[in-house]
Amino acid sequence: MTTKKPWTLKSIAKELGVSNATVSNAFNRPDQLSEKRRNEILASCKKLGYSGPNKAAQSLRRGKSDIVALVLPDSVEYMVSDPVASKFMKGVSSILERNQVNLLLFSGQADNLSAVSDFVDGFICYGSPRNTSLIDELKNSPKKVVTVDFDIDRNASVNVDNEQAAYEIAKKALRTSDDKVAVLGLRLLDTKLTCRVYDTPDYSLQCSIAHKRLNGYRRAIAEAQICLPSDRVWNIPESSEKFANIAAKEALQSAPRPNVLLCMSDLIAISAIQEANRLGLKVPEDVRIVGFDGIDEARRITPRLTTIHQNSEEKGVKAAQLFLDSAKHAELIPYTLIEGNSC
Amino acid sequence: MTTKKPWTLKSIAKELGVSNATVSNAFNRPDQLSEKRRNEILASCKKLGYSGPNKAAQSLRRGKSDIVALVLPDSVEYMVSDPVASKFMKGVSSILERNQVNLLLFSGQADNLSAVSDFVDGFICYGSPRNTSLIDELKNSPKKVVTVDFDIDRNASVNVDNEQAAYEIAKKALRTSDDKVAVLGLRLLDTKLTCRVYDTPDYSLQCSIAHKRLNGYRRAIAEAQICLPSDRVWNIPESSEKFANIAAKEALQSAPRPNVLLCMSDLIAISAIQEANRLGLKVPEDVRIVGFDGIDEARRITPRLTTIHQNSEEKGVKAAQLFLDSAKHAELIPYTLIEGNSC
DNA sequence: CTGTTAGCGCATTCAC
DNA sequence: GTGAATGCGCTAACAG
Repeated sequence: MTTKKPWTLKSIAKELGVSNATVSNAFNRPDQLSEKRRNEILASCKKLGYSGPNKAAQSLRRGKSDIVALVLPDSVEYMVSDPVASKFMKGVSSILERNQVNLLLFSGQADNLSAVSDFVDGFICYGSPRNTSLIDELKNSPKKVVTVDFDIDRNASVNVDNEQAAYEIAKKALRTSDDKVAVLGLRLLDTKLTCRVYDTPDYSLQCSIAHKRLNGYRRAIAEAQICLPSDRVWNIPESSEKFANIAAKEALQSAPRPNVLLCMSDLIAISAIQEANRLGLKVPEDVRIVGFDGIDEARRITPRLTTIHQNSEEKGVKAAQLFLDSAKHAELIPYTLIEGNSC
Repeated sequence: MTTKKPWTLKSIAKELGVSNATVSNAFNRPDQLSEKRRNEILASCKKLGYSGPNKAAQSLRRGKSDIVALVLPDSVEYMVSDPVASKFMKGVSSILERNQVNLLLFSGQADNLSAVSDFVDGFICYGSPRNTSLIDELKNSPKKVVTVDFDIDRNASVNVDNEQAAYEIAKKALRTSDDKVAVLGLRLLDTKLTCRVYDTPDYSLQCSIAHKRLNGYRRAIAEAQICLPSDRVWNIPESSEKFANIAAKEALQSAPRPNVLLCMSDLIAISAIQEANRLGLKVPEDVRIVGFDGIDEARRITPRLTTIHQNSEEKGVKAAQLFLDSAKHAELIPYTLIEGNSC
């Protein structure tokens, strides 16, 4: 093997004794030269180990990189192991890969988009980023933007009707006006703590999906003529056993003990079921528990979880399609009520 | 809002009435100008909406982008929802994010690396990519490369002793020489089919982790003076319920019925437990089942799975550190035997 | 501290 | 088909 400093368009053109414009055309514009000539050049390049024009330079010149940034609501570290976000990424990447577009994961906690914005063709933003100043950057970005689970003026978006879905699952869980209800909420407050929400208003999150779900629950609860005291709503900072266990235990040990637990994620609901078992409570006899999301594990657990399947993968597919189509409209994705036997 | 065509270093310098070198220095080399001057310039830039030098141009010039490509063994679509790969990505991204380095996901099925290689500072390659020609590209790449779960000459790598781990878990599962063993293997063959392996040699995969695990199983089986007939090893093409159910059912319905199932992933083992239950078999009384990987769900299921925890997150952390340190050596990560009650 | 210059590797235009 | 020229936006080196 010879030690080769990488070929450039110019150096390879000289080596082949042709114009650099011709090499460029051979790779980029087949119609600008004869089939035969093109194949000769391409073959020679391959033989010499020149794999085509430098993509970074190409992107600088053309203003297009075939890379899209997926802006996650939280750190990549956290999001990548969240089953719901994973399904979303699965959907996104299935479409992108098919179109030879690459995916860059970007943290919603980053200071600003500038670290990557010059490298990518645009952004798919999955949920409102924790660092809200990113939202303004997205609003002002000259690049393509698709938002998911929230909206930015005049941009393409994909949403699910969280309020209505929450209403339906709550409706399913509630039976009589004697039911004692507790809500295990996900990210109702902007804190890393597991705690009760009370009436704490958190205006910055008012339109978050968590609050939409809470509104849905409240509507069903009101219709059932049940009262939801303000000390019966918990905030869980992230969808994981660790935090959910604490809230579930607190809720199940409070008096009067709730017999209905409305959980804002399946992972929370699964933790709650386990906590109930540890406390000697039977699900659904002693306490009915419903989830939200419809992750795979919800089908595998005993009892099977009653939940809302929100089809995250389809959301990802749609978001990627809107992106590639440079669409500007909003899409609504349907959800499904999954009847398990946890309620 | 005024419609602004994006500022460039040059245009902003002219606007501010200073040299473009000064603007560049203000952003990149604080020592080249007074604190005061620097702050003035930075403030003016911010006010005018110039967020700093274009990163794409910067990277072209400097040959550094602060982006690293994570080359996955299979399609991004598949890998992103695999719990083991997810943990690995979690580890990688935790380190990268801390160092302001961004992560690009790249498919092991892609034709070549050239779509991204000019954009990134190097590659972390998680497992041997399905398209093996990528391995040659990695070998010849002038960029940094860290491999995980396999090796490339003279490059940094992170590995787990799969053979020994498999030996230990098998040892745990086997009791007497009367035990009837079956192996539910993951990707022992290069096919998309669930089928028995028999003696089919697949030389290209001979050194894959699946075969290392199989060797470990075999060693324990031999030591226990048990025979493993060639029709008792199954190939499962990917770690999912869908394929695992088929193999588990086939294995559990074969005669003589196995009373020990050695599964090469936890997802396979979990599927096997469920299949056993469906067939009216008790775990571990009628059939002992062990997994591999140590995913979270393995702790949540009933019975708790006995498995090898291979600490994928730590693998990711190490891989990212080796990458950032431009290391050239190989690391071995320890594993842990998790005692559940499925065996 | 400033201004200038020469590339980084390429695509595009234009005359030939 | 060619070759030269221009610029994408920036950095680094150097003289002032």
